[in-house]
Formats: sequence, structure tokens, C-alpha cells
Amino acid sequence: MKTPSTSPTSSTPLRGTQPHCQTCSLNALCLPLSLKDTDMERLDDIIRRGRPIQKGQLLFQQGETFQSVFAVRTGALKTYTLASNGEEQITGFHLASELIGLSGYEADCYPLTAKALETTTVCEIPLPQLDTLADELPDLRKQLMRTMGTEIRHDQNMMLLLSKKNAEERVASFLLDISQRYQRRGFSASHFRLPMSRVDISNYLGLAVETISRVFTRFQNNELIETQGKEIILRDMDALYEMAGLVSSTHCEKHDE
Amino acid sequence: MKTPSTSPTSSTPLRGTQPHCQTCSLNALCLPLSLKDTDMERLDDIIRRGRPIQKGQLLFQQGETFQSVFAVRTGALKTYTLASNGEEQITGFHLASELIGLSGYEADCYPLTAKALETTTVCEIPLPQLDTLADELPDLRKQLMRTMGTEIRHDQNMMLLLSKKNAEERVASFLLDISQRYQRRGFSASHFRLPMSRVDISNYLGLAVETISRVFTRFQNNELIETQGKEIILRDMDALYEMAGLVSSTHCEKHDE
DNA sequence: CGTGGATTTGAATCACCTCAAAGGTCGTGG
DNA sequence: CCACGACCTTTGAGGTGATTCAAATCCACG
Repeated sequence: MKTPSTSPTSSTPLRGTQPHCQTCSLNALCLPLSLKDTDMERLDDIIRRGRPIQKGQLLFQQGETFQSVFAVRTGALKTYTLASNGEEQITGFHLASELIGLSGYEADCYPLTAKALETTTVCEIPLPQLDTLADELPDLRKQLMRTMGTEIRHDQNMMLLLSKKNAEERVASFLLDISQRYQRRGFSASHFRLPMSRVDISNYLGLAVETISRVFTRFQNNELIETQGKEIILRDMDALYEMAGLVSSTHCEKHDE
Repeated sequence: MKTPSTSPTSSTPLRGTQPHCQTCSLNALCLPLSLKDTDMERLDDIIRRGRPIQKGQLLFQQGETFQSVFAVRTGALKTYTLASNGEEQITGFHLASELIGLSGYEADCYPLTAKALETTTVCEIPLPQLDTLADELPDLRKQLMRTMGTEIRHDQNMMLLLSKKNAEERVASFLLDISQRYQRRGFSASHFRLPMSRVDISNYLGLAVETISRVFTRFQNNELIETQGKEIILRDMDALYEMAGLVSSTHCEKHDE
């Protein structure tokens, strides 16, 4: 019983059954979003469901031939790029319903590595079939491009974070980002389990592990959060939003000034 | 005569004529890439060519309704996002033939602002028509997705740069990136004119202006580069590649180890 | 030729990093 | 069930690369 019942990862839709997009509880968040039933069936036909991959295992590796994109069904992964000196930079964490691998679209091989943070199941979508289907189903094509657009905006927000924010602002932004993503999935926005280690967080945020730890402690002393290992409770989300520099949504608001 | 003949920006294809994709010298780099002649004509039909925008003018602004994507015909622009505290983070510089605005695809308004770094002409592609055409021309759809994939990989490289590289490595990476992009366009890889100010470079690289200036002088003292205002000559590209941590191409190589 | 902005240079400061070590946690096997 | 070891997390002390502040110099442009 390592994960308490509050943990989002403990809820695994479709475990043990042969899953289909039509019956998947994530289809309103995932690629089938906005697809008609008949279209969803065609997408469903090309999707391959593999056995779970264990914590620490790779889904694909930087440099391998680009063959498929993946949707996370349960669990969580991190994706990272390798610098030539061997250092890794985590570019994203991926929770259930999120799509991985589209960034390799143009290239013939994956530009990054995907590693499971815990036991994870994914839906594999082979590129050739997806490509064909994208030409035949306008809704799917739009959804793919929307996904890529979202990824670009995420990465550009990270550039701003890495370039302009201090340690506390980075951690606050990170916690709220995770919070929002869990909320979208119907979980608590304030009480959840971080699937990644402190080291992963520090790498992602461009800080030293020790700094993450110190900021967490400081946030606890100021009663902004409570932590117990990977479990975390956001106690003062307003203050965190303030600190993160996110009044509500950072982009796409009418500017009036 | 502010720009010498070596300057890439001094060569303006199609100036003064009513331009078309079919005759544009950039069509092998731009969106029409890999389009059949008949398809290119259909794309050409929906493209609007406006009057030049002057240095400092905005092409579009964060928060405005998302209506069009743009291809740079001549000149250069920067795109940047605004943090809630008003600070701007430059997310990219855009030279001739490059596409701007696709990152807004999902959203209903532009997630960033585009400002001209010099007098610039663009081709405007209204979204509704582009969207329709993308459903009808598989090659165009693929090209759009390739462009977005390239953008994602660029941004993820920037994340690595901002998170892991020191000032010298950042500047070296930046100079080589610009160099490669000019080279693709048929200009010198070692002798070119930087269209952006030092302030813009510093913002983009997540450093203070003073740091950029100091690194430039250090590079000059070590005979890696020569600078004369915005003109720059790369004297020792091997050393710069070494320093940037780019042996050749950073991603997408077979890893053997 | 003068003005305002951009660039360069210098000196002092600081936020975060590195190094070092103590505590915790988790999985494993006796 | 408990002990062990490996790894992760936390805390402390000291160092540093880049920043900030200040000022001189250069440059484009009217």
C-alpha cells in the first residue's frame, strides 16, 4: 500500500480488460477528443496496447528510429534530451492521457528519451497509420496540431521560467502546473502525489537538488505547502499563484493597457 | 549603405515585383517545400502579401485573436512572451523563409508577440483557408507538422541551453545556430550580420547584456570571432562547436555505446 | 554636430551551486 | 518481522559565475 487512495495514479481505468478508445475514461482528454464515433473506431483499430513498462524502463530512446507516438494510459513518464557531454535535460513529465513522441515528427529518429517514472501502460500509435488517418480525418489532424501547439506553448513557458524566474518562482510554477493537470483529470488540485523524484524536479527546473529541498522546506515553514515524501498538499494556492507569476492563465488574454 | 553586400538581409528576392510562391527563391525552404506545382498554386492563392513593416513594429501581439500564420519573406523578427510582471522572454528569432505563429494553433489568440528587428516583409496565410487546404493537401499537412516538430525540438534545445549551459556555451551555441541558418539560405556560414541587438541576444539566452558583451570581447581576445557592431566573423568555428557542445547534430544520431 | 540609445568596462554583491555529511525511506533477504 | 544496504532527501558551510549598479565610450541618425 505505498500509494494512498488519494493518489491519482492509483486509479487505473480499464485495468484487466481489453481496452478501447470508445470505453476509455480518458478519451475526453486524449487524442480521440472531438472525434466522431466512427472516426474513433478507426483510430482505435490502429492503436496497439502493450504490456506495462516498469519504473526506470525506457519507452523509446533518443536516436532510435521514429516509429510511433504514445498516449499514456496509466502511470507517468519523463522525457529528456541528452547533451553531448552526457548531461540530461528533462523536457517534460507526462501523465495519463498525454501524448508523447510527436516532437520527433519531422525527424527520422526520436529526439529525446522517454523513461517510466512508475509502472506505466501506454497506447502505441504507429506513425504510418496515424499519418494516413490524419489525412482522412480532419478532426484528428486538427487535434494533432493542437497537441503540438500546446507542446510548443509549454516549452516556451519553460524558456521563460528557466530564463527569468528564481528558485521559489520556479517551484511554485511547477507545483501549480502539476496541480492543474491533475485537476483536469478529476483529481484534487491541492492534494496529490508527485510521481517524480526531487532529482527529476531539480533537473527539470534547472536547479540543484539541494535548492529544491530548501525551497520545499521554506514553503512548509511559510505554510504554503505540506510534504510527506512524494505526497504533497498545497495549503495556500493563492500565494503560490502570486509567487509563480500566474494571475490566472499566462497567455491568451486580452491585454488592456 | 548601412548593410554591406555580405549581409544576408541585403538580398531581397522579388523586391518590387508581385511575388508568387512559384517564383519565390525561398520556396525550397518555406512552406511550399515538397508541394506539387498545382498544390503550390492553391497555397499561393490564399497568401496575402502586405506592405513592409518597419523596425520595431508589431506583426501581431500576444492576446490578439489568432487569425493568420506568417512566413518571413525578407528581414527578421523576434517573437517573445510576456510574463505577468511585464518582463519579456524572447522565444525565437525568425529569418527569411521561416514560419511564425503556428504555436497559437490551438488557442484562439496569439500566445506571443512578433516584432520586426528591421524592415521586414511577410506572406500572410489566413488560418481558415490554411486549415481547409491542410485537409486537402496531405503534403502541406505534413509540412506544417514538420514545422511544428522542428519548433518543438528547437525549444527543447533552448531548455537544455538555459538550464545546463554557462554563458560562453550559450553564446557559442547561439552564434552557430544563426550561422547554420544563414548557410541553409546560401549565405556565408562565417561572416554575417546579426539582425538583433545585444539586449535581444541577452534576453534570448537568459543572461545580462553585460555578460554578452564580456563574452564577445573574451571570444575576440581568444581569436574565436571578430565583431564590428552587428557584423560578425566566426574565425574558429571548430572551437565554437566544441564549446557549444555540438559535435555535429545534437539530436537524432544512432547512439552506440 | 549634438543627442539618445546601445555597447563596453569595472567593481561589488548575491542567488544558487558545490561539497560534505547526516537522516530517511524503501525493497530485499534472512 | 526485522536488519541491511542502496538510494533519496535534507541540512549546513563555503565558493563562484553571473548579476547589479555605475560610468565611460561608441554609434546611428536627425
